[in-house]
Formats: sequence, structure tokens, C-alpha cells
Amino acid sequence: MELQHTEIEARVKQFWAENKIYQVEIDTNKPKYYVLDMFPYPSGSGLHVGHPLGYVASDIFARYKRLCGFNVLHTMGWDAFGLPAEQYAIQKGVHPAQTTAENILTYRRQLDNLGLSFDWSREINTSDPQYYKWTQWIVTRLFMHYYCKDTQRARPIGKLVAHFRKKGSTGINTANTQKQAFSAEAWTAMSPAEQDAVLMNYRLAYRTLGYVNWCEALGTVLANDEIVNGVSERGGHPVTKREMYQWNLRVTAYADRLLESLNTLEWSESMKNLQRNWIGKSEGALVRFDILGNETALNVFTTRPDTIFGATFMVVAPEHAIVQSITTNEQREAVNDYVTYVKSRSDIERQQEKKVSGVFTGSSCKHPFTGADIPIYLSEYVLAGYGTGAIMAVPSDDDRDNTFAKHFNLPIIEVVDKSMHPADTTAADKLGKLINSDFLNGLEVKDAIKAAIAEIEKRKIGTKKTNYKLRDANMSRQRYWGEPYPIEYDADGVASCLPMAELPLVLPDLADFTPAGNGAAPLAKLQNWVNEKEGFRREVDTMPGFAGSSWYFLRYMDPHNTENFASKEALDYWQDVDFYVGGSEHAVGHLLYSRTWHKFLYDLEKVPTDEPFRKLVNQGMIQGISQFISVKMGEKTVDLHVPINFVNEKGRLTYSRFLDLQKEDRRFAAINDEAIVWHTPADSEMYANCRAEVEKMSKSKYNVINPDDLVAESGADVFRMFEMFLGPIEQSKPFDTKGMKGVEGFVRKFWQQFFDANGNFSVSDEPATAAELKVLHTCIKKVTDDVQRFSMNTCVSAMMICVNGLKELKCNKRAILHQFVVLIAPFAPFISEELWHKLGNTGSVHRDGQFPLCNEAFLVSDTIDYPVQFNGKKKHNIFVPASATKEEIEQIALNDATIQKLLAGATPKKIIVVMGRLISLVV
RNA sequence: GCCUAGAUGGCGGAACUGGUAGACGCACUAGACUCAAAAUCUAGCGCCCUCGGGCGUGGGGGUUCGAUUCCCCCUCUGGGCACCA
Repeated sequence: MELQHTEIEARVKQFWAENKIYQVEIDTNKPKYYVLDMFPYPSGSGLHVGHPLGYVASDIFARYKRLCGFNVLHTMGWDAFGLPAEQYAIQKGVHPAQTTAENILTYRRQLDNLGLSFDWSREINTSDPQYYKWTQWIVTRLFMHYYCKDTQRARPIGKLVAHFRKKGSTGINTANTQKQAFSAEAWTAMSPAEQDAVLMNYRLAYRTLGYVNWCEALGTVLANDEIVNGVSERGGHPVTKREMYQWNLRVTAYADRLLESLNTLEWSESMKNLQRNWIGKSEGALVRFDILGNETALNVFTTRPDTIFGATFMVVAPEHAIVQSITTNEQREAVNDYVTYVKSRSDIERQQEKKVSGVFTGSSCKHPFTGADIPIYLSEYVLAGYGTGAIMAVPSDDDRDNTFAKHFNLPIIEVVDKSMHPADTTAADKLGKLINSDFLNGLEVKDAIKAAIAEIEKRKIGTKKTNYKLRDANMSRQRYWGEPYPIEYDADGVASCLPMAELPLVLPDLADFTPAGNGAAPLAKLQNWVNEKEGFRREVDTMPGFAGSSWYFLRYMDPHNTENFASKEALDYWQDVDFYVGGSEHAVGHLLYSRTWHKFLYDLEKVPTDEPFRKLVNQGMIQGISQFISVKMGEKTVDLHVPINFVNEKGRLTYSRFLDLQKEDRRFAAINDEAIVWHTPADSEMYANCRAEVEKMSKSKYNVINPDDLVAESGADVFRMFEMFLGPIEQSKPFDTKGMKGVEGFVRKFWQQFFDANGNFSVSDEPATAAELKVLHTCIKKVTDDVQRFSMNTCVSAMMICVNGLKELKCNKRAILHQFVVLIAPFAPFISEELWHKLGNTGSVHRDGQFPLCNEAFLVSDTIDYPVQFNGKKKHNIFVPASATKEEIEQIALNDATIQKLLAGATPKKIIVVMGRLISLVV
């Protein structure tokens, strides 16, 4: 009987929906398992074949776990706030809520076509007020807490206020923006506005004036991870610096813990390294250099305090606040010129052309140990935003300092003797013995660093210090389509957060979505809304995309709860995400913010675990295969993208497919009007050879493959297995539909195994033979092992071998086929459900099936043929009973006539039997 | 420059802790069926060679009876960070 996949899919989908097969509840009799996909932003273009890669893989895993008796939480939702919907709203005037709702319907339909086992009763949407009520609530909690470094956890801001009242700022050890010192009296004497400003220095969500990344084209500020190569990640618009009041998330407070607990996670090493890199912890010392003829001093951060005797000059960032006060009159003009020059250079220019530049300030520092005068320079290679914005330059052991010293003819003093170490040892290796360094002479670098810090602290000229590259995350967006801030300002401008009872603060309707101008958010235009509450003014900025996505995995545990973001019962049962699947592009954005929020909630004892995602797998990107045609355009030849469905299997452009298109779809013709005379079928260029190239899949490259088409053509089961069969999940690879044929053949063969020559359903109740059991159980073993390793491509291979084996044995035994149905169920959910019912089972294979266990006894053969090697060369096979011991194998080998001949009377020096499998005779 | 992952037939890729390299699939070739084609089935398919055999996992060296796997050096490719002191 022919496999009618469309009919089967419709029938099975209905059965699943009617019987709520995938709905899951807390069940304390079963162990829990939480399998999660990174939820998508529902964009206008729908799913392409790249999206399902991770979804299908995690679905297989979720289904496998379910069949193994776990209570599996497997859910999906929508990261629904975001820029594209708002940009579209500005252009077309369609409310983002409407666009988003439409896109969600498309996504939902496409996902359902793939047979994914999500519990849709737990669907969430970050733009739903019932959801963002809790996003806002968490932000109010962040606002109401500070980070105590003594206890290494977040604490209520009230405790800090109480401390200020009693002791002022003395004795606190907190994460803060800047150091402050004030007495209890001074605190009490402060106005509410002044106290508010002080507290902003400690809050975990805080508002401050600072230079931020401003994107004029998008009309909003962006966080560091939203900027790639100096332009906005979305749209590629230029980004400039602008001074504005902004909300920030104090992620730096958690830097150490984020770094530490990475070691406990089952993430790929490269993923952990991306985060380590981004956090960028470095340990060293803060050292004070007194400036000659000036009361102020220059503080520098260095990771190599041991090289301090090699410091021959100082370099200060041109933007540093101290610049004017240390510039002498003789040098003022040169300094001003240089500062102007640096300001004229954009970030991109500075990154691209790194030339040696700088200027002498005229001032000098006194070396804290030698007392020598060391000149202070300005140079753009010292960054204002890192460390103290000033360095002690050690040209002997730092490449940049070295280049600078040579350029400006400054002295270089060797302080580390590297001659004891390999020739290619560099300063970065931190190897060698100190020389020319007074009390440090003779010490190895590692010891010298400790000794130098000890001495620096003893002389009170500096302290041990840890620095991070990680910056606090900007959390304000001057956009409409995001969560409103649950913050209001009183007449004095003092910020307070809304109480729980006033949440959610619903995003008001707006007709015109354009920014309000001058950096103000669209909501500023709604003066009634802004001033709705008497005596208060509402915050008009909205939250960035990462707000809603930083905790969504918790909401799935208890999505309809109105009293809490999730009940304690649900949190205690579901705990955390056991298995998280998603793209590696979220390494330093979503994954870092989620971890931070989660640790914060853990500090508040709201979640039971310190980390949200135990195991993480990053699926690779599915690329498209673009087709190009070379076309003469006037003088030059250009390569143009050709829609892939215009190109036949031989890589030739076919005219007939073009003719099939409706007029409005003739985009390809339109863009190439100039180049090709399209309207003459006889035109030889119509049949030109195309050139294929692997690129990112995108609409503009005409290389997108829609999963819907493939599902309609070959069935969801085939599509799922084929996506898995492409190769390892983690790897990026081009999507080439050519290989689908193989998987299609496999599914068909499997199906036909249940039918006789006349097409009637026919299974035999006779007991299975040893050969049949061996074929099946070999497959069970392989699939069980590989699913757990997340190696889905080899699972599919194993099943293909199994089906070929059963076919060869003409096996239609119920016992064998029943087990295979359960085995294949995670991969091919539709066909397995259909066959499960045909075999006379009730319920659903996905709920009532039990994943078959491998019985190794079936795998054993009577005899095994062992290859025998001589000196690792000559080979000869011997047959031994499968149960033979090492000694017996040796005996049989030595008695074998051929081996005796090969040995020619010699006694082997060594007989090697490894794992009972292979023998090597060393003569 | 630094970090990280990788390099295996014409192609995608197997080989999980060192043990018959190339599983499985695609493509290709031949045969069967067919008037013919498609589909299907059967067989072959790393390279060289006449059998026997020799050579083969980016290149070079090493450890081992035995290396795709472990160690050292080099080349190339993908991803990330990038004047972070």
C-alpha cells in the first residue's frame, strides 16, 4: 500500500490535538526533564529550513525522554517585542501587535507541520501584558536591590539605606558605578533628589547619564552585543556616541559568579570561552604615580606590576578628564590638536587603521620606586573606558608600548630575562627572570608579580585589583514596541518603581510610531499617559529585547499564574532547563543576561537553582546554495543571483519555469531587465550555466527553501529525518535536497514492511528468529547510545541498516515491528503513530510507548572471525567461539595451520589480545 | 595578534575510551524489468596495479605490535574577540 503521508499527517495531528497527547502536568511519581528551544522572534518571512534543525533535534530528544518514562516539559513561545515589527509599523502604519499576531499564526502553522511535540497550552508571548507584568516586576526587583560583595548576593536597597543612615558610606562593600564617600550626617542632610542620585550608584537596575551607543537610523541606543563591527546588528546602521540618561543593568556585579559557575555547566568549550572572553577578567594592580608639580596623581591599572622598573613613560587616553590639568602651556596647542584629531576619528577608523600617534603633555610623573622622571603622553591606543584610562608604559614587555617608544624615541629598559626559555617566548607568556628591578631581581615573573603587589601595598602606593572588560548592559530603548518601564518620577525627579498592584503597566496604543525626536521615545508624545498620575511623570523609554527573553524559560513552568511569575511548587518540580538548544549567536547576549537574571532571582530565593541552563547545544546554521549567472551589463560582467527554482539539476537556467510565474513574481526579470532580453525564449542566455555558491539563506539571495514545500512533497517524517541526516547538529552546512531521496526510500521501505504483496496490512504473530532479533537489537543499541550523544545523523543511518536487514529477512513479525515503531517514533512521529494504531495498540505511541531496551544477548554471534596480524602487517582470519577467553583465543591462533605456516616454526615474542577482538603476533 | 572548532573518496559524512578506515546516504557505472523512459530491484564503486600486492584520513616528525584517534611542529579553513594595559 502506498504511503499517503498527507492523509496520515492530518489524521494524526487531529488525534494528538483531541487527546491532548503532549499536555504535561506536574507528576511527582515521574522524574522531570526540561527540553527547551530558544524561542523565535516571529518575523515576517516565516520559517526557513534552518529553523527546524534545532527544533526537530530537540523534539526527538524530548520524545525519546518521554518514551523512557520522564515527565518532559517541552514548550514553545514567542519573543514578540522587537524592532522589525516596529520598523514595519512606521513604514506601513500597521500596529506591531497586529503584524506580530499574524506572524505568530504563520509560525505556529509551520511548526505544527513538522510534528513538534510542544505543550501548546503553555505557549507564551513576551508582548502579552500578562507575561510582561512579570518582566516589569523583575525589573522593579532589580531596581530595589543592590549587590553586596561581602555576602556575594543581591540585597534589598533598604538595608543599604539603613546603613547609610547609621554609618554613611563607611564599611560597605558593594558593586557600584563609582566610589563615593559620605558620612551618616551628610546622608541625612541630602535632599531626596540627592539621595536618589546616590542610590542609583548601587541599584542593580539604575539610571545614569553617560555616553551610550546611539543609532540615529533606528532612533535608539543599543547594547554592546547589539553592535557588530561598529554598526547596528539589525540593519547595519552607523552607531555614534551620545550622552544621555539611560537605564542600565548592573551585570558587572555578577561578573565573577558568571565566570565561576561556567565551570559547572555542560556547554561546549567554545561557548564557555566566548563568555569568558566577553567578561574578560584580568588580575593585576592599581598603582599611583604622583605627577610632578601637580597635587593630583595618575592611577594606572596593570596586569604586570612586576615590570614596573621598566616603566619609562606614561600614556593617558585623550578623553581622560585629567588631560587639561596636566598639559603645560608649551604643549597646549599640540595637545589640543591631537585631541581634536582623535575625536574626528570614528570607532571604525580607529579599529581599521591602527597607526602610531600621540603627543607629549609636558608633564611628568615620579616613578614610585626609582624616583625617576617619566614623561606623560597622550595616545589613542589607551582606551578611556578600560581600567583607569591611563597606563604605565613598559616598552620592553608590551608590544604597543614598544612600538610607541620606538616611534617617539623613548628609552627601553629590559626587565625580564627570557633567555632561560624557548626562543619564541614572548612577554605574554609571563616567563623569565626579573633583571634591572631592584628587589625583584632573580624572581620568576609569576613570583615577581606577587612580590611587586605586596611591596606596592606595603608602601601604600596602590592595591591589588581585578578588572573586567564586561560593561553594564544598557537597558533603555527609545522605541515603542517593548515593555514600558514600571518607573515614575516625582516632582523632584526622584525615581520610584510601581508597586505590584499597579502591574502590568500596559503599553498604551499609539497611532504614530515614529520617535518623538531629539532622542525621546515615541511614548513621550502621549502626554496624557505620561502625566496620568498626578504629581508623577512616567518613564517613556521601553525595555530592550533581552528583558522578556531573560526569564521566559521560568514562565513555561507555570504560564497562567496570576499571583507569581511561577508557583513555588512548579519551580521546585521543574527546577531548571536540562537541555537547551539554540544558535551560538546568543552567546554574549541572551545567554549572559538570562544567567544574570537567574542568579539575581536565586539570590532572592525565588528560583531553586543558581544556573538556568544545565546543558546547551548550539545547532549550526543551515546555509543555502545560491545560483549565479554571469551577465554582461554594459562594459562589465556581473554575477547575479538566480532564484534556485529557475535552475535545473544540471545547474542550467531554465526558461520554462520563468514563464510559469505570475507577472508580479517576476522579480528576477525586473532586477535584470537591463542585462538580459528575457522575452525571447530562443535567447541562448536563458539556458546559460549557473554557478553555485554556499551562502547564508536569505530572501535577497533567492536561495531560501521553505520547509512547507518539502513537507507537502515528501512528508514531515521524511523532512525531519532528512534534516537530521544532513550531518552533526552543531555543524553549519548547506541544505541540499538531493539527499532526500535516500531518506524517502527508507521511510517507504519501513512502511512496506507492514504490508503484503497485495498491499494488505499483514503482520505475523510467530516468534522472532535470532537473526531478526539481532538486526533489531543492534539498531536499538546504536540509537539509544547516539540519541543521548545527540548524534541524530548516525541514528538515522542505524535505522536504515535495520530496515534493510529486516527486508532481506522478509521479516513481518509483530514483535519486531512493534519495537521498531517505538524506536522510530521520536524521529518519525506521524508514521509511527499510524502504525502503532494499525498494530492494534490504543492510546498514543508518544505517550504510552516504552522505548525498547537493548538485550545484548541477541547481539552475540556463535563465532567471530578475528584478523591476526604479524608484526602489524600480514593478516589472516581465524574463527573462534564468541565466548572464548583471551587464553583460548591464543591457543586457537597458535594451532591454526596457516598461522603455523606463517610463523615457520618460530615462537612469537608477544601475543596481543585486545578487548577479546584482535590478535597480533610479534615474531 | 589572541581564543576556539575543524581538515577523512566525486559529495554529505561514519569510525563513541588507540584495534579490519571510508558505515549510511547521494552521485556514478553495469545488469534485470520496459518498445522506451522514469520508478524499482541486483551488483560494483578510495587511489595505483596483471594476479599477488602496494599506497592511502591536510603536510612533516614522534610514541606504539598497531594511530583518523595520543604528543610536537607546520599549512589551510570556519566561528568569536580585537589597541582590554
